[in-house]
Amino acid sequence: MVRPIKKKQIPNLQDAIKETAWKQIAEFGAPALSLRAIARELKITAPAIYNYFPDRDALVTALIIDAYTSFGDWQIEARDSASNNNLHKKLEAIGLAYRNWAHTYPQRYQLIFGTPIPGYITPREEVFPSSARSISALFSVVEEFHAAGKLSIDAVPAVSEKYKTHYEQWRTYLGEINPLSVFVAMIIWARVHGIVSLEIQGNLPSFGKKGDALYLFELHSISHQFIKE
Amino acid sequence: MVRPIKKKQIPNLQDAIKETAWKQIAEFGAPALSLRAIARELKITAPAIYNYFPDRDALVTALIIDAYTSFGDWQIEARDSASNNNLHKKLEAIGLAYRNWAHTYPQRYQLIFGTPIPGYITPREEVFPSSARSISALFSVVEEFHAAGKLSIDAVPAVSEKYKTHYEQWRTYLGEINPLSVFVAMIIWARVHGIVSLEIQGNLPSFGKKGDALYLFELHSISHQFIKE
DNA sequence: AAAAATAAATAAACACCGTATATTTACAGA
DNA sequence: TCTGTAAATATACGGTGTTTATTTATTTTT
Repeated sequence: MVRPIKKKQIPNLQDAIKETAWKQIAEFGAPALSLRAIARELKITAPAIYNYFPDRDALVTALIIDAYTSFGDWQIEARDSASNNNLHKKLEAIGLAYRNWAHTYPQRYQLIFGTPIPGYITPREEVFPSSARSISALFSVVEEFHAAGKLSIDAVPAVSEKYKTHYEQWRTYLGEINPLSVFVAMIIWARVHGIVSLEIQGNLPSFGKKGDALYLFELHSISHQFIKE
Repeated sequence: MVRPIKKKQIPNLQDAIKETAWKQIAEFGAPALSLRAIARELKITAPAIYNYFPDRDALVTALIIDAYTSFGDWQIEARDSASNNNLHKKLEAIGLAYRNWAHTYPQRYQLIFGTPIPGYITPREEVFPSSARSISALFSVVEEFHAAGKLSIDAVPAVSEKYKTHYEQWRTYLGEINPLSVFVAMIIWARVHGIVSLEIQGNLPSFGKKGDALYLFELHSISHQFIKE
């Protein structure tokens, strides 16, 4: 069984393809992603890419996973940079990091939460680990609030079967989480996502001096509504 | 100046093109929109479409305006179907109509709030009238609450210059609106949009028996936070 | 060292796409 | 009937993702 290891004209061509893809996405937007354009820039032929990604969608999936990983890094770093004693600070840091990441990498945000690639359908299972990791920071902080008995709500609407599947998936990646925490975390996520996605899309004008007054108002609303004290 | 009126093989070809486009969007998704496929189905040649739409983007814009109009119809009908004496019912009806419309026409929702067409950039000014009309129902009800002295919040963060432009645009289409009402309406919009967009995208599992428990919770949160009594 | 094996790149082609240009067709008004 | 013009077609160009066959290069085996 002969199996040579490596001999590439460009070392780490797989990474080079992804880097070039990101460069073009940043410059021309995600929908303009083109295998031929990537090949042109790397001075290879388009079919050569197929040695590293079975098709265009596989490349997009790899990019999405990278984007989730970058997003998760920001989230986790935000959580861990705030003092362990101050859960409110952690929650706020996570909320701000969410918006900051989106405004720093709008194309990556669109790649994850928009549907900018024609015909592409996200393979949920493949993306799930990086996706789950990215929201684990929020989940863990809410769970800490819950463990400390500081969540203000105590009733969760009856969950549907469809939801239970998601919940079980999350548990395998995020560990034990109380359904109540999940419910609260999902609401927080949805609120934060609502503003940011409207902003990124251009439907919502920047608000307030620093353009984030509405967002800060919502972060405060979240704390006030869901957390005691 | 000779200017004949009409002689088309297909009467109302312009409308037929749009109808076929919607049919294909519903079946294969918005990103799969193809002028040639539309022409094929209508048994005309692709360039014939250019007699009715200068390019593909113009067709997409027309579709988006139609989607906004349909969306606005639902919103306005929801507002007007509730008793004039009951503002809370009106607000709830608008909120439910928002989600119902999105779940009835997920492709139209994505066409408006996603970026599913490669390379397409929404011409805001052109779309604005239908867009403004679609949120006018929410704005008017919030303004009625405000006029009745029933808004719970009374401070609006200082608005940025960028926002003022939007605000002036809105005023020309929606009439006199108090900045406070605008602020509250935008928060409501963002919250509702946050959940629905995550649902439509598949990021959020259906929640509760009828799959809308989380949504109903948020509608209740909105009333509770922003409206007196 | 020569030969065999195999991975990686290329070359060429296919079926799409949006769109521009030139041409034909069909009909309204003079 | 002739003419002007709008609408449709025919054709072509450059772009796309992808498949197939072929060449190139390197590694392992003989």
